[in-house]
Amino acid sequence: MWYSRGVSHLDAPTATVAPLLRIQEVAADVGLTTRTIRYYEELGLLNPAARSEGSYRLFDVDDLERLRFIKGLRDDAGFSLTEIGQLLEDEVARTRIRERFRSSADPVERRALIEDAIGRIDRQVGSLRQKIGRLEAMVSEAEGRRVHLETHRAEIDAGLEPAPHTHEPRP
Amino acid sequence: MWYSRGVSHLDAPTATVAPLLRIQEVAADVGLTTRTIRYYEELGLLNPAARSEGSYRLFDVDDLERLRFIKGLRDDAGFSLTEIGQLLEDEVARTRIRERFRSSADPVERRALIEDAIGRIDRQVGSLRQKIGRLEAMVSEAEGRRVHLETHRAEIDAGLEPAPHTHEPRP
DNA sequence: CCAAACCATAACCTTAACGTTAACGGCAAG
DNA sequence: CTTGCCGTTAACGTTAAGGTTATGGTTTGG
Repeated sequence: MWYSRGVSHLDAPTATVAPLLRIQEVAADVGLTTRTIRYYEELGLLNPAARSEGSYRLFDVDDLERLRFIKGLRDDAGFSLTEIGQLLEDEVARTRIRERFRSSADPVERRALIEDAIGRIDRQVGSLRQKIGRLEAMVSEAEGRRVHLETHRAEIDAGLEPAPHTHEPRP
Repeated sequence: MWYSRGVSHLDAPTATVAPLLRIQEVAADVGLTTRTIRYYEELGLLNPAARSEGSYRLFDVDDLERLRFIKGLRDDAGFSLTEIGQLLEDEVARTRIRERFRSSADPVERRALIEDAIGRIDRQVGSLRQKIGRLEAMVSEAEGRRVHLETHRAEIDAGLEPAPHTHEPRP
């Protein structure tokens, strides 16, 4: 259980309220700049959980998760922010679904919501796997070249050991 | 008269001379625009095999291979052109090595060149595998969520018992 | 020889993804 | 209250990765 991570200082008494972070703490925590976070909001990749009295952005745990997700897609997978937007539509919908899920008592509906969420995850995974597949193709192509070179090396070694200092006649 | 990369006299006895392509054919073949190809040259990602009398760029088979390699890295792997430049330095060296290799008769030197080439390939593969690893981490994280949802679904399917599940631990 | 198609360089334009700066408000401490 | 830091919006700057002319040479079929 890891939900009290990050915020420790100014908000002890009101216990049940989820800790809302301001943009700098979020930036430091997630590893993005404040500008980047605002930019992502501008692009519609997220909308912060709330605004303070003075219209400060306030982020909750889901926001952090979403930002990490975006960063992962951007850095690790090399997706464009537009592509990420596609994947996030699924992610956003998933979050909304989760809320509906909590407020629903009908097992049939709950089951349908879960079914939907699984579908969205599967699409994300499919997209990632596709990328992995292309990378693996490149790896195996490179390894093919490697094998070729190893063969060459073996040939040379075979001719090298018996007569190291003689000129090699063509095979 | 055009200057060109060395066509090795050791290559093939009665060689059908490799056809040198002009930029448009290359572009159509590889799937890039002429502008992009010139831009890559400008960045130092390749230098065409030769120039014609009227200074037309002329590309050989190695150039095409390189361009496909670049495109693969860019599209499939999402590397930046700068990162690709790093990987290509190895690739460039490999090509140069191959030329020296052809014009060398000394088995010891040939062996060393092959050894070197293998090392370069291994670094490329390492870089790709690193990326694959990060993508796979994302996949398995997503699949973890999937499993969680499946568990929920199974609980629902196992009867309409409203056990008060207060909060989802790991969305 | 000549026109059509191709190529070269150079310069400027565009889009994505931010960085930077300006001008201003909120708020806790001294 | 004012100092200092954090926040806001708005606007302009920058870099990467090309697209788009403009101007002029090259190649090649007729």
